[in-house]
Amino acid sequence: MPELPEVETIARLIRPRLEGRRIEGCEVRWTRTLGGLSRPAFERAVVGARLSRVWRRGKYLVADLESRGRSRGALVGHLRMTGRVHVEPTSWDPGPYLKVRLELDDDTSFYFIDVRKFARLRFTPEPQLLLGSLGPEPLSDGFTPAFLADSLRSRRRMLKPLLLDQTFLAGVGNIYADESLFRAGLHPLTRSDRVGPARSARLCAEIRSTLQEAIGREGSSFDTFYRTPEGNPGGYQDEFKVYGRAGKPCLRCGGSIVRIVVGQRGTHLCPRCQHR
DNA sequence: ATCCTATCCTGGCTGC
DNA sequence: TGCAGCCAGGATAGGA
Repeated sequence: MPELPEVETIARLIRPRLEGRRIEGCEVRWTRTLGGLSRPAFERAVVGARLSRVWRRGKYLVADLESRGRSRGALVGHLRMTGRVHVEPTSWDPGPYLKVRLELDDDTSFYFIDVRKFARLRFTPEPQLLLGSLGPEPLSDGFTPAFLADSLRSRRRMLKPLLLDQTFLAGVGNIYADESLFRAGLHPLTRSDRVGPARSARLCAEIRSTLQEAIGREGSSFDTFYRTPEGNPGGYQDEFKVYGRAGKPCLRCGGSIVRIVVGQRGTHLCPRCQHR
């Protein structure tokens, strides 16, 4: 499931292939991927535009569009669970799950692929409309121990659902929430307002280092879905301490990792290392 | 304010 | 071996 490290990896790899390119045409095979816009409206909005900058915000992949040096809005993609992105020659066969293809001016195409049809590739005249409600970037300078301590204290929610709430913190999903909580020694059911400054600081540091290390390994390919735009799996799944390890021994204490359900999400933890 | 449930989808797994 | 049925999972909306 593409979370911040996977989307960051994708952005870094496709950036040099997309920035500066002009969109010459588009092919839409599944309209709902466009998130409400009709095919003709989408085509009118993007064809002829230049991709000026490719970046990431939370789990969103963003490409700013320009026409004659003037901003023309942006493409905002979200891969949800099974979305994939490729930039390949226009002759490339994307397989049966292609949803949208953007033809570029150098005989390559941007391929937006998705098995489960949940992923979205939207055009918006103003990306802030879609990104404005997102919480802070965990890897930004503003995400400090003091900031996280204040944020946790101002809420009264369980840590796990709170970390998954994109308006609280942008980019953390199920895998990195579980891994960060384990590394911080915090139980997923702990109420946020009961986490003091010292444990907040630890959580802040562990979220950041977990995400950084995962980016260093080009993300995690736990299931068969996530691949980089080069088609390679990530490597961080080899570093998982709890995610997907139910029934296996805790690498720290030797106790058994358990899986519980919190807010409808599978949640993995070591009950001995993560106290309430 | 927070929680819970349903919705969207389909490959892959489980169990018979 | 075949097949029906269940499940995961991010975001969002609506109800409690």
